[in-house]
Amino acid sequence: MKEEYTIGKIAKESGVTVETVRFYEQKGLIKQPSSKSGYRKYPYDDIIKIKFIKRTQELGFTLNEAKELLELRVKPNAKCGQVKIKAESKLKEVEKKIKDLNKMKRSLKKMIGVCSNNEKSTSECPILESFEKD
Amino acid sequence: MKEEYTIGKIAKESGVTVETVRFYEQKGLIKQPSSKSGYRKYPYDDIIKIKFIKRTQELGFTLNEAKELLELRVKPNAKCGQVKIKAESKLKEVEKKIKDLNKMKRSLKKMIGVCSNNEKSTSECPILESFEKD
DNA sequence: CTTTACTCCGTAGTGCACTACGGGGTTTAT
DNA sequence: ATAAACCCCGTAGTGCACTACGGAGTAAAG
Repeated sequence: MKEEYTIGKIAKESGVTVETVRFYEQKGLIKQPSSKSGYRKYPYDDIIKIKFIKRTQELGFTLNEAKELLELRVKPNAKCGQVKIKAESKLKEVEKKIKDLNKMKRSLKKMIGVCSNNEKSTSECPILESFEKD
Repeated sequence: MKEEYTIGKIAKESGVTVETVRFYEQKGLIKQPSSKSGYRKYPYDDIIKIKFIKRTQELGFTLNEAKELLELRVKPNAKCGQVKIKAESKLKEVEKKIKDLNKMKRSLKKMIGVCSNNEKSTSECPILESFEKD
């Protein structure tokens, strides 16, 4: 866990390609690192950031939303109220996703149960019930 | 809840555009409806399907994954074991997503708490802790 | 009965998030 | 010291999931 990573190292450590790192830099998701030598030098923290970005994407957030989430921690103290509002709205989104996923989970479990008894055709399997009536 | 919908009706009812419906048909997410008159006639069930697709997308699944989920219910009885395996693997994915979202939820709540006390700079807010060490 | 709205089909264009490529310079390993 | 590996930058291309457009036919409303 040293403090200087080249772009290749950071990419490898965080499980993306070099191009992806440069792409995130362009998009402002990670700030451009010092590059006195002409070569980018990344702090360890950026590995965590990139992994965080990948994770949030798997959860159905866009890159812009990932950016917003990351920005929640770097805004100056003065704007704490703003940050709180944003965090609260993201929290709501997250809670909705959890709720929906739990519904899907229940449906999948039901399907697995039905299939285990295999007394019924799978065409009666209840995946479509996941989100019904709400 | 009648049983015959034109493409315009079905689109409106399910909150997408006409083009999206045709696109889903092309991709095999909904099967092409009867169209004796030359015009597509959709059953009510397709509204549920399209809404289901939109929901799964918000949860970070692709259209192909949505398709797989939908297919879980239409495979013939004989392949029930296959369906079960697929359902179980989707269940694992869903459970992982829920776990991750719960982590993010905890982080967001922590941030909101910190901001409420506003005794600390937001730069110490713990969003990046969401997925650390695992 | 005409005008407005809807349908058909196919092709092209958009936005997002990469991914590949090419031509050059630098660093590291042998 | 020379080859392999790595970095620079910019531009172009890819795959996914739509979205727009255009021209022609059909249905519904006034």
